[in-house]
Amino acid sequence: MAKGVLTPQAEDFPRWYQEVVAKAGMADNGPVRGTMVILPWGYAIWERMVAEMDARIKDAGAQNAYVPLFIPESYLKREAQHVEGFSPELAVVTHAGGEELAEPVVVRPTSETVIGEYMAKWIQSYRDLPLLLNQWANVVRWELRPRLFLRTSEFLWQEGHTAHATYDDAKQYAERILWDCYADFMINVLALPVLPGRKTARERFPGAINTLTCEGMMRDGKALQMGTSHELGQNFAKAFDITYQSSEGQLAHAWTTSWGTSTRMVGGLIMGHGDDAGLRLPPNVAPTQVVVLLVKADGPAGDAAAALTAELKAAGVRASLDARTDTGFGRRAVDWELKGVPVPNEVGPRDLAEGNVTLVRRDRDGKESVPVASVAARVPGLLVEIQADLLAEATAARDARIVDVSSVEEAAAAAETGWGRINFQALKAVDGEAKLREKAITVRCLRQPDGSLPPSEDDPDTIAFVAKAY
RNA sequence: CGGGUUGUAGCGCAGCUUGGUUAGCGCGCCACGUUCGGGACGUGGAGGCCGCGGGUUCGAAUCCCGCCAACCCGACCA
Repeated sequence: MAKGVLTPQAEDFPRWYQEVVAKAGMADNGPVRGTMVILPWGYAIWERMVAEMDARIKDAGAQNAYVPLFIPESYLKREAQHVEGFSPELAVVTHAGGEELAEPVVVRPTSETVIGEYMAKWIQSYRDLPLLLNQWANVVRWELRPRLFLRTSEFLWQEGHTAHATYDDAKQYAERILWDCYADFMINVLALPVLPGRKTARERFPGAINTLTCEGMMRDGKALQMGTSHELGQNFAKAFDITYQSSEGQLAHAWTTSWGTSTRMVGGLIMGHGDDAGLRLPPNVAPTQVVVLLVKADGPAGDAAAALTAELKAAGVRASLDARTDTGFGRRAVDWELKGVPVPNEVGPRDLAEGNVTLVRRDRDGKESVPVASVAARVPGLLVEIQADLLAEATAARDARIVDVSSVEEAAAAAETGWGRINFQALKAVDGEAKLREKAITVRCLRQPDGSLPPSEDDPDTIAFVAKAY
């Protein structure tokens, strides 16, 4: 491990984070406050996320589509809670084509309203339902305190929008997205042990009747909302007149949902797994799983490294070759370490003389010398091990920071270092949600003791997880 | 909007209290050489309207006035 590359301390965790982002070559601040420039490595990670998430979304039956970046201001105003929730953070375009616009347009903060307008056109009959759409796009929310990846004024995301004939169908679909797309992706691809749960009424998406969330714990104990799935009830259907004729001939409003995950997940990945030497990427999301590091080009080493890279690729491993021997080996090793590639594979003349190469694990100390001929057979299993170990490590870290509490005071204390777990009715009885909020502590999600989703906020057994959040 | 802090090279900083030739340092960058299985070393270079505007002065990075911007802590939030 390189020494003194980064010197993180618990109290300046955000600084450590910024430094990792910069040194790993992931992103820069944009020219406008709160925007960001995503560099190739950061974007490669995002692309991996997109590929994995998109596959899950399609498995859930949704199709990709695209609607406009600009939304007439009047659309936003049709749903009272929605406009109230988003007004403070809208970027509004008042001039275009050299003239003042008759009606200002807003740069979308999210697309429920435009999509609602079009769903109303596209849906006539119950046979048109469910309508399951998704779009990959960028959106703008003029947040007060931006932070690279975690909360930027402009961010990339996917937003799903669906319309259903019944309450039950919409509810089930929102839950399906939460579990089968979001939780599955975050746990099995990102190796982040998020807690899926239900938001309290005060934490809901503006215009939703229920918001489901995946909450991740960062290594400083703070929470990060990594994805949400909303039941919108008939609120948007009524505001945009999304109606259909049932098989009995009755006209009825549809039930809609919306759900999204963003580049924030890249931030969550960094803060969930990063260590003192930079990123640690779980193999399933690593753009490069194995980097074949040519130590020096002496003798047959160069050819061996190239051949090994090809062999790994043929074995289905995302492998790349680093043969830049004009740059010092140490420098390159540290560079890949910062980028978090799970398995650096060192190929040099010394090992090669004995027929070996060295496999390194980024997630923990330890190198193993492996015969060249068996590398391609060894690596896939190693990647599976690393994926599992990172999840296990993050899960243990998460659980170690969750404390059972029974009062507002204890909950506040728990939120200093991690999350508090408290019976929600007990918290409600003393107006605890409002009291905690004064200390910047929020109820991150509600869950049943068995980990399932609470049918409402009122079940006596419902557990609230409280924490500070990014 | 409230509270705190900072603007000097690509990045990170010193210098300012007590004005004074050519504004320094580390990292990074370029050249050459020695190195190079874990950010190596030496020598030599390139790179600055010292945030902006005004003032005081023989002379301002430094003192005075005004402005702007960014960051941190809160309210907001994927």
